[in-house]
Amino acid sequence: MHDHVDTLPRRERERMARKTAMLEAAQEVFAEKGYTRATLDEVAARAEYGKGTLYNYFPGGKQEILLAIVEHFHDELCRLIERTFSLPTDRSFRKSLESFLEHTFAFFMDRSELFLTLLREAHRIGLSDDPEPRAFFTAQRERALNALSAPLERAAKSGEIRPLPPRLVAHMILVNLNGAQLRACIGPTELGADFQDTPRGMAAFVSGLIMDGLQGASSPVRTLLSKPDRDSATETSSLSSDADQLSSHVP
Amino acid sequence: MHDHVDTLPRRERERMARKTAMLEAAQEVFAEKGYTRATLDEVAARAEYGKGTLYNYFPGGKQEILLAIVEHFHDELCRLIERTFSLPTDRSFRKSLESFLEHTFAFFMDRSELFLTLLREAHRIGLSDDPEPRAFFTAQRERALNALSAPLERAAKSGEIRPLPPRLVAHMILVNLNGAQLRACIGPTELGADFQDTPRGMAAFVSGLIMDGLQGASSPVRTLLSKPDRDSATETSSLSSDADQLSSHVP
DNA sequence: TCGAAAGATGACCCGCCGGTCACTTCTGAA
DNA sequence: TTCAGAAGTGACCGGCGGGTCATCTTTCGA
Repeated sequence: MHDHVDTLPRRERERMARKTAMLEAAQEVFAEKGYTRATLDEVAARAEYGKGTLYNYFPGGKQEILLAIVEHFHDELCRLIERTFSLPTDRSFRKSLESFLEHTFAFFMDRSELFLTLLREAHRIGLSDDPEPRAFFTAQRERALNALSAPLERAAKSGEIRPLPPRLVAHMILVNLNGAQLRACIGPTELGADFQDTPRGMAAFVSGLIMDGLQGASSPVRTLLSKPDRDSATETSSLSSDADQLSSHVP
Repeated sequence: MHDHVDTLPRRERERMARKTAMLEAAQEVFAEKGYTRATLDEVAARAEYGKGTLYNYFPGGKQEILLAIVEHFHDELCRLIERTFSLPTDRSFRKSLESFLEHTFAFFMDRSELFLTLLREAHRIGLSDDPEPRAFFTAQRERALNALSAPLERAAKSGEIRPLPPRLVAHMILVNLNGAQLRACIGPTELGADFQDTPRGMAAFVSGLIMDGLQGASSPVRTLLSKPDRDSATETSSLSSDADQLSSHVP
């Protein structure tokens, strides 16, 4: 699915580059206008191509463009999961989870407009009757679910968490993640300054909730900015290198 | 907002009855076709009125009809919250929560098609730029949030749960609720027979997750169908009386 | 009995944008 | 230099369903 680019017949490479440019343009427009209100004319204009040209690259039209972006986002999500959890397994599951949440928050938050658009469309299309695009969304969800299930099973086996159905738990974790992101995007109005408007704070809160629940027998509420936490800090810098993921491979 | 019907000038009563009939027709059509694919012609036909007549009762057109349905659903949700949590407070918060989840699951599950439609539109409109309908959705969320916050604060005060920001916690609870419902509507394919396809099982799982987290220090995984649980059973029958809420007041 | 207001109706209008395709321009191998 | 086919283009089309309104019907008080 994501062959790394170099060492391809030049024609192909240029083709990829153009697709990438179009996708970036589309991301911008979708982020600004949302999916339905974004017009292909504007996407084409922003990418500096004619509308017709889009159809050379995305015969499926507007929807195919959307799906390509969605797939790309899930690529990132899966990479994030794998990187965070597959590292030297000496780190506790709890720590890994918190680190994962933090990076994911950070990643999505500075693309929050696009995130909201994709979330909208994930519901619109992912729950529609049209079987093909719906299947696509299901498959993407599936990927993320699988990626998360693996470390969950390991953690269950090692006794770090209770032995619950891993895919189900994975689903609930993603749900909590989305819920918190959503809240960060639209919620802040309601409630004064809550501590979790920083990725760090959010990750602490959500991972605490997921691991300990409301009753929270084991660990006390984590005071924000407890020890600088070398572990997660290292992690941050090593991951944040691939900021502009879409174009990163185009010199 | 919801004056109880009787004792109104007859004209008004008839007007209400017609509105109700139209809303019921709309619910059916929306559930079958989804919002966008449902046409006002069909709604009108099903309600046995002409399309123009709809506009006498809902000048805001299609969207106003949708919003009315959404408001109605939130009425139900809030009633459910209040009933479940405001009862003799001797019941533990945990028990109340579980009972609430169970009833809510049951309520939404046998309207699952409509539920999915509303969820879709809640995202489409609730996250759109159009300020008015968006504000409406926010206000509805707000109502539910407030209703849930009250018992949360009480529980925190009594030490049953950790003292976390109640509105934030309320938000996360609703998110978990929705996530589980969503899973029940679309998820069952992925995973064989999971225990939580019954409201009881779902409620047990989700409330366990919310209260104890993954680590689950205090209470063990609840085995399904542990003691018949007179408490929650009673609750069920007392609540399930108002099944067809929309038309219940029309003789 | 009558007529004015309230209620009901459905044919018609209309704006919009995704998708098409006939045509032009570009590229590079022979 | 030539030319075949790849790439690019944007004017135009189509259809769809939400919303309107001129007209008809019903209701009801006087």
